[in-house]
Amino acid sequence: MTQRHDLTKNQTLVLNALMKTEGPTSAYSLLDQLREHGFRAPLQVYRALEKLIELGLVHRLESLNSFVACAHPHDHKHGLVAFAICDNCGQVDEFSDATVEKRLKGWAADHSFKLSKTTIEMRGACANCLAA
Amino acid sequence: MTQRHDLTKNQTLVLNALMKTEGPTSAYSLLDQLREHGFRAPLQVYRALEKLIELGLVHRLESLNSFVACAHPHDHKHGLVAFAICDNCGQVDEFSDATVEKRLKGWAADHSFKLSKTTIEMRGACANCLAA
DNA sequence: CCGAGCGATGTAATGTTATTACGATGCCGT
DNA sequence: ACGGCATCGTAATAACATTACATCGCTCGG
Repeated sequence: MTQRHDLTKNQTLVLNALMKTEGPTSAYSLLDQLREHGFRAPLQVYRALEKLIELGLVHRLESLNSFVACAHPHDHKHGLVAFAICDNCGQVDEFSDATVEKRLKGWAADHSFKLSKTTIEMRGACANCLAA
Repeated sequence: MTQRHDLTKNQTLVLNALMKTEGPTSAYSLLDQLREHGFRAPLQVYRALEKLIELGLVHRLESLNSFVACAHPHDHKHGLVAFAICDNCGQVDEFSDATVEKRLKGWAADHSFKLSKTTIEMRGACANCLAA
């Protein structure tokens, strides 16, 4: 169960399901997995996800409409996060790049754009899949 | 009508609707706008969008599930494109950054990741909205 | 103790976005 | 004329997300 202080029962269930799956998971897939734990409606999943994302424990992959557990949940720092998503096997690689972050923040500053959230997602084929 | 050679009637209608709107537009909103021109089903819109995106005339905004006409349709070069999206007024600013592109391509090369598409979207508040 | 306030929860209904399946049409080269 | 191929039309359905409203349980001031 790996209960975490601060997290409610539903949040814990969703987070554990995400960590178990090791890959992008849709809200409805989470719902199905959690039916045996009493989940009945999409909203239960979405509410938990919302909090988890707020806490930085989960990321949303916009280009897939799905979710992954954060790979570095203990870094409170990771300002900007980028993802490399394999279209073949679904594997997701999460990483940060200070230069990219600086450039994008620079653009925002130059244009008086007040940045609230940044999404960077690369789609393609991972090394493993290319080898095969 | 601004007919473009190569484009079919439906593609032209969708592209013109997108250019007229000057802002992100959802597929279903396009469908509604085009009903008077004979559109009946979502697929007509999605099919046209698919081609237009392929041709680089339209971009999809993943974080909004919507679409915009490309700001630089004549540059055949724009390898990587980034967007700044104002959450308040919906304005979208499209730009490119060679450094960011180089860094992301570098990461991909280092990890033997074969890149097919990259999404960069910044959400926040634009200068105009901040001033008001 | 009691009740107001508040966050988390449960449930249903609905709204929005995207795809699958199948058939018909139009155009082009032989 | 005919085959091949891209486009198009239509219906149905799947997948993703939100709104609305009622309830529960806890804490804090009175």
